[in-house]
Amino acid sequence: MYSGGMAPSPHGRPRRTAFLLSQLGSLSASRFAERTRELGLTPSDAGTLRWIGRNPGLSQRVLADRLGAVPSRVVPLLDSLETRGLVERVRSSTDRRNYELHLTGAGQALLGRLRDVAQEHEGELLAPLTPEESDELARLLARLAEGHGVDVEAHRDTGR
Amino acid sequence: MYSGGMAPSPHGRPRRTAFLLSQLGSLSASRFAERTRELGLTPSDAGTLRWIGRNPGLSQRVLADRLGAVPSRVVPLLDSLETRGLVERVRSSTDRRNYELHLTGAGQALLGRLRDVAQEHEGELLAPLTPEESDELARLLARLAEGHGVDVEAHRDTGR
DNA sequence: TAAAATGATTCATCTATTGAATCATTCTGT
DNA sequence: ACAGAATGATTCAATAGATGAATCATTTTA
Repeated sequence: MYSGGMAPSPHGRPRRTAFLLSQLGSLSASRFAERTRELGLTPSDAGTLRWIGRNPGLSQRVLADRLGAVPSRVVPLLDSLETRGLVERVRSSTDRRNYELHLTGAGQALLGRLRDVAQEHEGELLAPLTPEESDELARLLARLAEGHGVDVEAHRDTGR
Repeated sequence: MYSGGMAPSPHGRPRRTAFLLSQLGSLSASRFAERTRELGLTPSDAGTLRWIGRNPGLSQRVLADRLGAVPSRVVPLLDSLETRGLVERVRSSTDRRNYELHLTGAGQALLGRLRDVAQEHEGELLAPLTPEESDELARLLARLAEGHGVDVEAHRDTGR
């Protein structure tokens, strides 16, 4: 007898949508990593640039929260970006414990290219679907994300 | 002017379906990892049990290919499973270089529980969707997987 | 003003993974 | 049949990545 779990699909075979989602998510992440590598960025670099670009002046503590990382993790991350002249750490004048993070001009330029690359990546990934199917997929995934409390804006690192 | 990449959605905002897919894939993988941990298994353990269960007698070399791992990686993996009495390595009589991998009785029993757990996981993940939406999502993801040459049967490890 | 809390940093540790080198066995070509 | 190449499994050292505890400066609380 069949014990517990979800009902199998109408065709009798158990569904493996969760597995497919993992696989495709992993595929999407690694393809994106290839793209960012061509810009000299790791996915973490890319997520960091995006967050700072969208929220100039945020602190490392807040950035760590947003990235789902531990504060000690963002230190070498920002060190690297700062060395490359993409990010600036400026001491907050109101609370000299924390930094206010900003993109340099080069950082903003690179973020622009990063956005283009992200759109290309999206196009490539969804190429097997018709535009209508892509829309439907976007809708379903958004619903899933909402249902599970996934922050759609959070560029949490998804591994490689 | 807008340079390159995919057209934004009809609503003007750029689509971020690829990101959502990464995030949800990561969510699915880590939730599944929680479930398998309750069975005392890592996701790699689980994938290994599944492969051996489906293809009894396969060699470590082939298993490594299927898992997308390097041969030296599967050695400690199998050591662990063998120590726990879930898997057996028996020397092939036709080619004494390689082992034929089999599940023990305990391994088969655990694989059964693993399948139940996977179905529960699936149900939990798709809970925010109606059955019709789940079907549609399964269809779209399968199409995507096919379009990108993702082996639907390959339990390639998707990180944590 | 003393003590607790906070942001950033350092550092030692841990885990996972990888590639090269090794060993036994089998295959290939002569 | 034999020498050498190839193959499966294993060991081991090196690498990379992330993590948590301890530290320092600064700010907040009482």
